[in-house]
Amino acid sequence: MREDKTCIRVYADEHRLNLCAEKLRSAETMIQALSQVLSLAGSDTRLKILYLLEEEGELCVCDLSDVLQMTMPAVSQQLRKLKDGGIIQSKKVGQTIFYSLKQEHLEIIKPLLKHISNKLEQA
Amino acid sequence: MREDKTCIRVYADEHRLNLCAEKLRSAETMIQALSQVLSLAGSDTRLKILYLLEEEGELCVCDLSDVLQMTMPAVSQQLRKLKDGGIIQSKKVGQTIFYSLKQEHLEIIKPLLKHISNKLEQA
DNA sequence: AAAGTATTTAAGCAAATACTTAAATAAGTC
DNA sequence: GACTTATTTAAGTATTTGCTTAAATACTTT
Repeated sequence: MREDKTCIRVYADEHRLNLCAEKLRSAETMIQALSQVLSLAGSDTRLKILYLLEEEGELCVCDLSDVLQMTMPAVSQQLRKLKDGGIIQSKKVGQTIFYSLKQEHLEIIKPLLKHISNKLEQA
Repeated sequence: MREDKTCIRVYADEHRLNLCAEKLRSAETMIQALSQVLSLAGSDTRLKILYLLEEEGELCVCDLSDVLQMTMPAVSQQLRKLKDGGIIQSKKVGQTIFYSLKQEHLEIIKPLLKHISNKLEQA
């Protein structure tokens, strides 16, 4: 049961709020996992990277640095976050490292990128 | 055309990179708008709020503060961001303000919340 | 109009973020 | 083995974020 009630208004439905707290508890792990993915996609730079990877299949740090007009360390650091978050994967070929979208969170990411291309077609 | 090339490797495909830059330019506005929505959804607290609003239809600050076990100012500030971002809307009834999901970005938000409930059913 | 309730606003602060520049790895070439 | 290329790591910094507490606003009830 909930404690420390801050809501003391007359029409507060105690029972309903308890159910809400219950729902929240069981969804908490899922919500945390999802919010982590969304916060990674929720950056201008990183969403651009994901968009480009979707369009091109795979790109190296050097390519991305060039297209995004950003320094390589700046790009590399964003790629690292995306990789740590399981959203992209890397493949080393000689001294070049190619990044691509990873299956793991594609179910979330794909529709978001689809949304961009859809809007583009409409325009 | 692109300037300030940082990528000087032999196998860089100049033409392909130019096309990438072009694609990016035309998608830029869309990407910015989407990343802003995702960054709002990409917070544990705010995603919980959105989840609760989806489940319950509408809730007041007091309810949310209670369920989330957070102070009212903390909740209020997050609600403000979501409202500024066009993700939720408010309705004033007496001295109580009810928040609910707004149509504007539902196309993006709904599938994300659906993803949570889907995963819940699986478990 | 005085008191209480629901919410917001404001100011402050610790932590997180997204770059920067410089140095370190690691692989391929001469 | 020295040199270049592709990338990462590290350290520093300005900005943003998400809370805190205290005060202000707005509506209701008495």
